[in-house]
Amino acid sequence: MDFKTSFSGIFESLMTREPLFLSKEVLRHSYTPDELPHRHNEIRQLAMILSSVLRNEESSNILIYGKSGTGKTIVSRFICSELESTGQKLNIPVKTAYINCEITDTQYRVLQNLAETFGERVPFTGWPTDKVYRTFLSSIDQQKQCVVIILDEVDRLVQKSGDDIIYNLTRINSELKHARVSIIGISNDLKFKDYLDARVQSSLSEEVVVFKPYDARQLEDILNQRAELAFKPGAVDEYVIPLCAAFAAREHGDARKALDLLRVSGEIAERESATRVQERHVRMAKDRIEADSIVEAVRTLPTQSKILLYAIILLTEQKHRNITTGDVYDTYSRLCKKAGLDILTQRRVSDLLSELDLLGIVNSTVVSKGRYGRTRQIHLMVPLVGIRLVVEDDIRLKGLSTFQPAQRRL
DNA sequence: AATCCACAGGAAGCCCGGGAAC
DNA sequence: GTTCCCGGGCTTCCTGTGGATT
Repeated sequence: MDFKTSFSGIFESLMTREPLFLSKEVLRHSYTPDELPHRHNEIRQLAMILSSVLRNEESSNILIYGKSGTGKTIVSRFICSELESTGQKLNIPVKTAYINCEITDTQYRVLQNLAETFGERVPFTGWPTDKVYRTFLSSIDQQKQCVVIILDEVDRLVQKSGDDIIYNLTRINSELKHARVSIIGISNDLKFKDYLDARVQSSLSEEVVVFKPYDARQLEDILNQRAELAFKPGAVDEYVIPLCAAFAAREHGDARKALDLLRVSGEIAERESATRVQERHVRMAKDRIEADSIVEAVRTLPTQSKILLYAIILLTEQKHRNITTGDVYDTYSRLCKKAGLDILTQRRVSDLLSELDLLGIVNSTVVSKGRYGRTRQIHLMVPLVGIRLVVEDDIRLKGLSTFQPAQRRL
């Protein structure tokens, strides 16, 4: 067979290849389906609490608990948009503001964000916090209206900036003449309440709604519902969805993971020009999602953390067992010198190490070696070779690949 | 039992860039 | 321009500690 016959019409074959997807959008996190399976009770519960808003009464503040991917965000947004539209019909102005506290994680920025949602212009820094608060307050108080504020991942906010902001927001009603404010706090952390001041605790959690993780069967229902819209009929093998559901159920019933898994499986199958999505595609997808998230986490690390990680990689390559903070700091400082970068203090490096730990890139446990002190033992938790390349790819670290760490101190 | 290592990790405060107001 | 505020990265200084060694 010559070249021409084997490749002629290659584009035609690619173009005529049947796509498996009808709409990939349906499988994304941002997509809100018309129907939220297995969350009817929670929706009813929230609706009951918030319905007082439509009777022009003050509504209780709500605290929502549940692990990631249990539908907290999607349900709250759904219920709020329902509330807004019903309010419109009844001629009762209802406004909702959604804030993701993982991104907006200081008191100033929460207030700034809120003020902007209500059409005020507030610089992202510069004003005294009090002024931003006043701006927001007068902005919503211009007319009689109900304002529902969703604070998603509120535990992050409290962890980082304390509970002042929540305290202020829960008390805001006493300063308002016309408008009313209710707060919905969403938290992944079940112990979150313990970090709050007692007064804040009681006012924020007047009502508590708990979202239980989905089990494998429920995840299957969710996936089936979406797959029907996302894929062509018959494009998905019988066992694909149960397998995605099973994998995700193992990770505390995370529906987002399940959807990702299904979407990536489909993408892999499509790229392979397979006629249907099969079980093996799911397994490949699982591996790929895991690998991608690690690479992404490492790639977006700040330079100092990359050098630090590089030090750990080098020490691991030299098969040092029981790498300690001291070893890492030693190698790290010499790497910095070679790369011409500032050397941070050990205290700071210790914090960066904790961050790497939090990201799951390394695992560190504090051990006591008796007379020889207390330190962390650090293990790399990611595949050495692949990650080394990702770190070396950082332009500022070029030229460090020939670096030899010192022999182990005794 | 006392000592003491090698850090962990909290607290406070510095410095910087970004921005507003005067 | 000066003076104020905010947030984030960082340093300085500090107290705390599990257990092998003395």
